[in-house]
Amino acid sequence: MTLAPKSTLDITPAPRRLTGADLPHATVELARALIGKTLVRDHPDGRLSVRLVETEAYPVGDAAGHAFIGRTRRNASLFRAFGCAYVYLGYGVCWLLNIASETDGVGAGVLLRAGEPIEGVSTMMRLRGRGRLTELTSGPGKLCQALGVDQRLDGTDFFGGGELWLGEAVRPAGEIGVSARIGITKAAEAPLRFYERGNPFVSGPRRLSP
DNA sequence: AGTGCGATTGACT
DNA sequence: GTCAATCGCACTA
Repeated sequence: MTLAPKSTLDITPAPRRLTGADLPHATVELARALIGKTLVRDHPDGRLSVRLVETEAYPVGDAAGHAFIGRTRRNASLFRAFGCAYVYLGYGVCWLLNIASETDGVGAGVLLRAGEPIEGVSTMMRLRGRGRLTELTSGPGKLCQALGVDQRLDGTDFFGGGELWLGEAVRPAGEIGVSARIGITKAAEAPLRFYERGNPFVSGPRRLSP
């Protein structure tokens, strides 16, 4: 006997896992290339995934980057191999997720700032304590809370077959906008924020992302 | 041991 | 639009 799928969510095909070879090994290019790709968290309560719509690059030598002061205990993951997750607590309030973007020993990363919910929406709503779709993952702290990402995932490998990984795009990226990064004071003018134009899940007031 | 400071968010005027 | 919450980390002494 064949079981009928309970809902469309049950027949959502799992995206192919990306490997390091699928992405550019350079910080700024990686930040741009990640727009449209799938970010997946295999959570104890089920698969949670989003389509990335906003990133920021923190390249080598960037005064705004956490790696700028040199390797410390907190930022060690940024100095690990391409694909290492760097998770830290921002403002003592929320977790923020990055991916190390250069070779082992070099400190740089891409901050994953926002996504468009794809799988596990009801679980994300519970983890966020919010029911509005556009409030689930439209900011770096919100994204981590919705995906259940915290410091336990710091140092894990996006390409190592773990519970936090990147998948191919479920839909190609649209037009990509570029702007200054949000919430920083040093190197504040550098155009290193990338987002999908017109996407309602991009963080902040809409005027920031024309 | 003490100090200052964020790659933010959500509540409130 | 404004603003407080909150805490680990880096730095100074």
